[in-house]
Amino acid sequence: MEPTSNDTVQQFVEAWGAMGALWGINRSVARVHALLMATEGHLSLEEISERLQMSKGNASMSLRELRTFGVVRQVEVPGDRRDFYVTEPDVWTMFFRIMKERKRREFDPALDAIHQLLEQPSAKGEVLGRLKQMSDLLATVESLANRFLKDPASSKAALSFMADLPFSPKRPKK
Amino acid sequence: MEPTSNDTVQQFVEAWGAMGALWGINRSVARVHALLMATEGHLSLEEISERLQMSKGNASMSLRELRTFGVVRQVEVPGDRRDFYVTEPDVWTMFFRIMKERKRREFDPALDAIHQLLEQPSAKGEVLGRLKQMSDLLATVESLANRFLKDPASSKAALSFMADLPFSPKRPKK
DNA sequence: TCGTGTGTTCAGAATAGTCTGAACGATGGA
DNA sequence: TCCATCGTTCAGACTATTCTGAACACACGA
Repeated sequence: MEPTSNDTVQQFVEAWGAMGALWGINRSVARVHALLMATEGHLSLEEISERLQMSKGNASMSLRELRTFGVVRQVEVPGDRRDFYVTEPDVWTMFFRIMKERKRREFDPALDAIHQLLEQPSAKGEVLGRLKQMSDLLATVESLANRFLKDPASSKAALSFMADLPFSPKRPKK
Repeated sequence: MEPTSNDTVQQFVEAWGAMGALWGINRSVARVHALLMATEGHLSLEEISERLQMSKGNASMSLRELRTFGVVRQVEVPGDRRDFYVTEPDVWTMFFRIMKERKRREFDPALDAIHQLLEQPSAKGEVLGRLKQMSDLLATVESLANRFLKDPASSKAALSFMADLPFSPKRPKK
């Protein structure tokens, strides 16, 4: 089978790179990820750095980030000193792993800060009401996140199911 | 009723400011929003600028952003030339409005770019499979977003319901 | 042991994002 | 009309983030 055209790969790399901001990962990291996704086999650090026109240093750091997310892993080739990289093949799994890591890094600390604040007894009146509401909201988001991020396979099914329900689950009131 | 202590307001402003990054809104915008949330009545541009130690220019731009999100509105006071501002009082409504605007600004264009790419017939093999999966994933996210962002009131109920379901909806396979 | 090929680190350069403050336009009172 | 007050804009200052490339560490074969 002939390979995917370089041009398409190129475009995909840039599109995914731009989209990275949405998921909260930076452009270089997203571009490396895209290149690996668009590649059948494995790639070496040097090859990645060349194809994406970025320094080896940057490529190395980006790969480390991707391994931390758990969406890229290293493969050994016997008799070759270089490290090679492949992407996790399941897109949903990738998606959940990235979300999980982001939640840990960003959401959880922010949630702590707000909670701590809510324990102080100084808020009054309407302001207190808003803080309570916000605490509820954050608790709900947190609970949903924990539930869905726990198990990608069944979450995927649940989400797809919800997305495909016929419109709409509720008539407007009255 | 005595007012919420200034110290708590201060802390809340900073906590919310830091949290802004999570929702994709910048620090100044989030700080202005926080101050309005922590304030019973309305505030003038000048007062906001003073209390938050930021330039009137920045405060003005931040308020414009918040009005675009639909989470802050202007109130007129008869006989006063100044504009005053209040926040939308319902936290969930705020949350959905911000998400909706962000989706429009960031997700939709990215989605378009990927879709356009998928129409090109050049992708092959495993790579094609991944692109298909990704398209599915994005379509699901899009569909869920449309559904939930459409109607804050019932979505709030639905999300709270899901969050409170007893653990866990599914036994691990086998 | 030395030389070569490899990956990593990090100081500083480059870039991107944010904020200020002066200039300006608009409004209304005198 | 003129003046005072208020909100907005945006060029440029400032700050934060990202990226490069040189230095280094390590492993292997000769």
